[in-house]
Amino acid sequence: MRDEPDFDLKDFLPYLLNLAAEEASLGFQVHYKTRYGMLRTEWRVLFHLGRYGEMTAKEICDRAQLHKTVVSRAVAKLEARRFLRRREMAQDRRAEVLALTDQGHAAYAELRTQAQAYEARLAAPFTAQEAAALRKALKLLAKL
Amino acid sequence: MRDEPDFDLKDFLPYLLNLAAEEASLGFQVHYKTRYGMLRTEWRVLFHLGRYGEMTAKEICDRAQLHKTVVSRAVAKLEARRFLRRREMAQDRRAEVLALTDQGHAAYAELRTQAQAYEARLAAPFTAQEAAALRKALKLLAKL
DNA sequence: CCTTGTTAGTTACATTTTCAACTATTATCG
DNA sequence: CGATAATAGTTGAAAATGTAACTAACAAGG
Repeated sequence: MRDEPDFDLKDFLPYLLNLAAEEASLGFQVHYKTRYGMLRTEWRVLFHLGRYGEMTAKEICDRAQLHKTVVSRAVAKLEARRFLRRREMAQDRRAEVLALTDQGHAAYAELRTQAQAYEARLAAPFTAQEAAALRKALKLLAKL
Repeated sequence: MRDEPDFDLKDFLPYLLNLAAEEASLGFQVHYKTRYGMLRTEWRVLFHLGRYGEMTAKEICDRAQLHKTVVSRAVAKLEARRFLRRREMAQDRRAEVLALTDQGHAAYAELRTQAQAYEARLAAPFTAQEAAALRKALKLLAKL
């Protein structure tokens, strides 16, 4: 049985995307993990609240493409570490508005700064046009 | 405390890469998961052996950027399903050469065909130049 | 109102992944 | 040679993730 030669794993997009994503995640992980003991899902929640302001867990789920159980646990952990507070909504007592505490804002500010620096490092090998094209392609693939 | 406005999560490369990678993985997962009950790590091992021929677990670790425990478990599962055989190396009795069985080759051939079809679907929205640029950028980011 | 259906969020359980420790074998160097 | 280090691979426990079932509150139609 002869295997077709014209298929290289190294050009297979899902594979390449995974490798690139893992490598990129790893480099940034250092900051939120070693400094704050956070998980990827936790900083995503933190970033959403820090960048886009108060919102409910449901809104985070929709915007961040995270499952509600993930968000539920991330919120619980961030709350335990005093990075956010919950406020019950008067109109709908099922939902809670989540808001960063001062400590949460401080952590966000620090991580955002490092994120920007890391982003710059990642984008350094590309021209502005190349980086823009890359982001556009990734957004398309991510169905954003 | 005013948050800097010039940072958008939606343009942060690690975030975009993760979303795109998850989306791309999900679409292909259907094939190896529903048809063969495989995990992502298992088809990676299968693909490496199918595409590049016999090799040891160590070589797969290095080439596929997978941890040895992951490979060890994937190999055990693929062996249990008769997709591969182990052969002890005479020169070094610690290592084992892994080779696909006929069944393994058949599974590889089918999955490879579907991978090619899926790849074509993913690349469809791009011109040949765009797709090439994307792959090149991803390889750079993945440090390949 | 009151049954039925939907939604926000949590909890429990199974599956995966990760990390550290372990065995067996080979390599190195005094 | 013989002790020590390094390497291939496995195993067990802990952490994380995904799936499904659950609670509590709201919505809507009879």
